[in-house]
Amino acid sequence: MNEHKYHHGDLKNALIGAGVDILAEEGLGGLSLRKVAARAGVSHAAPYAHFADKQDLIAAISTEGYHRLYERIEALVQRYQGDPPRQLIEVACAYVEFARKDPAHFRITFSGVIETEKNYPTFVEISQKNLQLVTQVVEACQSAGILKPGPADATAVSIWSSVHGLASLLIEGQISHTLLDRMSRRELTVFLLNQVTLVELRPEMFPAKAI
Amino acid sequence: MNEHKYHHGDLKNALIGAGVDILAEEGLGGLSLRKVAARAGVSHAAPYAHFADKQDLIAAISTEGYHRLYERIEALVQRYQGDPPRQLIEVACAYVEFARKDPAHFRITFSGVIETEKNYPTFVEISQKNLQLVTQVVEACQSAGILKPGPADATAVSIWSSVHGLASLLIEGQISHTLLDRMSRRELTVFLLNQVTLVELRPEMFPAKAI
DNA sequence: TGTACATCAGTGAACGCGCGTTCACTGATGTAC
DNA sequence: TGTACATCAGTGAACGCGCGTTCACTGATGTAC
Repeated sequence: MNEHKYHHGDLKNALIGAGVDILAEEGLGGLSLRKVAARAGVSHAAPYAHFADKQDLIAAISTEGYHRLYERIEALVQRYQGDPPRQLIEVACAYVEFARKDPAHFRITFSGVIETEKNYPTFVEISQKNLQLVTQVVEACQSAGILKPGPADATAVSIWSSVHGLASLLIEGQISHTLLDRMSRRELTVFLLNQVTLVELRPEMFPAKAI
Repeated sequence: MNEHKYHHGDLKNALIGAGVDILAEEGLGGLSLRKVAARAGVSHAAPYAHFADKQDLIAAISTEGYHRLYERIEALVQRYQGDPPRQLIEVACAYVEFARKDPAHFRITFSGVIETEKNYPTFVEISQKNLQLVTQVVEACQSAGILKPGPADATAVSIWSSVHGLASLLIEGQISHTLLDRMSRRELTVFLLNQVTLVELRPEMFPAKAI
């Protein structure tokens, strides 16, 4: 509706969205401030009214990635409240699916492009919230006896590492096709968790519509 | 000795080495054909006598990364022949250490910059050799009863994912300092494996000189 | 309700830069005779 | 052993490009009176 207005109204978020789109279409290499501005329908100097520099925009895009991930994961944790193994599996699958659907966004979110020099408090905040959520699921799994007892933070990092590694190797094309032809991503994810935990498999964990 | 010769003698490998050095010092963003040529002491057009284009050089650098990793891992597998849990732990620690020592080289090796379009047979070859080695260790661990029975290829991918994920999260600065202050990288790696497997910890797995 | 003015988001020209790649060339090497 | 010549690795000038960032500006908005 406000297509041709001089003042955009919500350019900051539009720029972040444009950045996400470009990442999806062209990958990390295609992400430039000028392209982001063009896609948001704005001159190439306009972003400087909202972001200090390119790194600032990238930080916002990364933070947005973490937010999207958090929302999906949080919903699943709610949905399977009281069923810790199911929570674990669904969260892991959502993580892998997020990476698959938008590999470049996933990569930039976890690329540590951030961290260096400047502080991005909103990024740190959402990353901590994510880890807290995983830790919460891990603790529930420990109580349910499907994860070895032990410090929850280190256990959460272990589980996170395993799933993060699988997601990464999948999107980087490092998993052999002979294996991928035999097992779906969901099956691989569950297999991994089954290796890591003492999860007992139940049929409802494998919906007819495999991912 | 052949510093100022017109013909370099082994420029191809010198360029790969220069690329590795630049990655170590400046990271992925600093890697350009012109800088690589300059560091090898050669004009910026010289690389084209040895590489078709930039991507070709990057593929060679990635392949070199995989080779270095393979050499270290292979030596450890030899050294701890007959002691599968130790093999597993040392290989995992070497993997994590490789990532820590040269994060940019590790990243580019597993970044899937390759794969797209062109075929790089030597890269595929070394990556398969690596996976075979891991699979071999995994099978030994299964026979020794410290890994659940199951298809060796999927199990190898699970273990690889776990360790790869830990290495990635560590170099991207995603692991909280409160955890890192409490546990060394080796302890974290062993903790992860202990979560994933049924490894029993033995004191010699923690050398005095912690990594 | 109408006008003056401060604020600020967005414009468009301009900057300097490093990049990948090409091209005609030249210097060194090794081989045939 | 000496010379002619083909081969090929490396040179340096040149190309066009997209980039991040700056700057003086302008158009729209909202507020004070």
